[in-house]
Amino acid sequence: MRLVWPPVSTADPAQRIFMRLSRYFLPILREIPKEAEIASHRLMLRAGMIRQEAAGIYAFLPLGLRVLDKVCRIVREEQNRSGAIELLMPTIQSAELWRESGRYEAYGKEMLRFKDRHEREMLYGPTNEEMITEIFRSYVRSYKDLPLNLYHIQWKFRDEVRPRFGVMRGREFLMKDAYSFDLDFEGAKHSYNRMFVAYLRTFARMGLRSIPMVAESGPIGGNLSHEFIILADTGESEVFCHGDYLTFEVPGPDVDFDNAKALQAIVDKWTSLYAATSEKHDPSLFAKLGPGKGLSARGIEVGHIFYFGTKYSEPMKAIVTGPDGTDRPVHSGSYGIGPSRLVAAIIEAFHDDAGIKWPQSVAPFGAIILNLKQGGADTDPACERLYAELTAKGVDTLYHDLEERPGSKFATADLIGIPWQILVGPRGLAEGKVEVKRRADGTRELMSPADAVTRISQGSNLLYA
RNA sequence: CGGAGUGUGGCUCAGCCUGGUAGAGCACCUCGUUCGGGACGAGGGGGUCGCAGGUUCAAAUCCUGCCACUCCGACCA
Repeated sequence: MRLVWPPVSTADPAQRIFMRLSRYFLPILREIPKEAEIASHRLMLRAGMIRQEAAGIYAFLPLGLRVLDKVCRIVREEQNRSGAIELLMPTIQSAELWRESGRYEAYGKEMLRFKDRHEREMLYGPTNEEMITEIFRSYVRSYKDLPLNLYHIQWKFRDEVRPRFGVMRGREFLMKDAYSFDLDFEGAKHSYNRMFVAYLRTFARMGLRSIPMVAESGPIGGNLSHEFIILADTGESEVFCHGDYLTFEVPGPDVDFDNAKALQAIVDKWTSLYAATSEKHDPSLFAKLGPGKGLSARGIEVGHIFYFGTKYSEPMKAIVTGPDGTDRPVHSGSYGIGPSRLVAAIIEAFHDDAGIKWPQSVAPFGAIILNLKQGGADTDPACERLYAELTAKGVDTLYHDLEERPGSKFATADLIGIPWQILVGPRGLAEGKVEVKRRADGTRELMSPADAVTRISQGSNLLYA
């Protein structure tokens, strides 16, 4: 069961037809569903991205899936770049495994437990430390196979007492979880730093400014841990940090993840200033930051990294032989990012009253063509041509070809938040022009269709930055 | 898990208190007029009122039980 699909390139002619709105499945809601309290939940429902199937359990509809795929793609690329290796573990696990670590009893009612037909105790995985440790210990015996960082992107289930805020706080959620294995603390620290830097890059590529904050290690245990918080005015919790974090440079794509010293320098810099969630907040320290330097804002947790040492390797006997010939349990950490939650977090960071304003890199489509006079002798061919040319340039393009009034098309385009809108109407075409509107700032510009293609194809290719 | 609510057409809701055989707006279908910021007119389709009992001549409405969902609090990626 492959649950996350790579994004489909619309450059593939076989896919083109599905990007006409008349053949697509985009169930827009004009009225606001009453249960949705926060902006992202409201907008995801209205934009036809998700459908609630049970409390805290959602189906991703086509538009939502496209965004989720793009988020996962960035996560993957940055995990891979940092040296982590992807695999895929199952959603269902056996209780036996969890008894080994002692967490079967400890985890509580958040874990969904059930029995199969043979009365074997099973569970729907809330996380995978036990399983990855089991896999590791089955194959790895020598320090020569280290370091190792294995990750997967898989659905998890935590039976929250009170799910809310749509996919932001669902019971079923998609999670990237990585698990590192090293011979000693020094190695583990390097692995931790790899993830730390990969996370900075991952969120930055989604247009988000993330700030690492010292975190409680929580039920998973350990003593080296950071939460990655992104700032959004409508964020769930209050956070406090030094304002200079907003000016820190995010490591570029050329960062050398094998250079432990260089990585440590980056991590040191990004942990040098005050940054705390409200639980860890110390007002007296915060007050000492100096005039104008203390930043109090709203934030959303989008990632969490832990070092937990030998917490699982010891009870579960994940042992390797060191260079000196002695056996020892490996040092591990785990590193989570919630892609489904990120989709909502990105919306919290980028929206206005009219709808979503997707950052280029995760937008479900790069551009939308609005035919303001469907069936028009001049507008129809102009739209078809734009559509073909943009698609040929690799821009994911949605063609709004329904028989709707212009006002309705504008509203839909604004709602679903496609970064570039191309307005094709008789008025502009009379002068050989179309209007290009940027959703992010609302700016519009009249230009020839050829210039529009150039402008958009150049401005849309930020995914691989 | 404590507290508070809500279930009526695809969506938002009225009707329930004071029982009498189900409504509005939006959406949908047809026709016409419209057409650069969610048009207008006419006609039409669609609901065993969450489920199960009970009271009654009669239940969306009153009573009991169950289920689902939402909000506040404690808890979490």
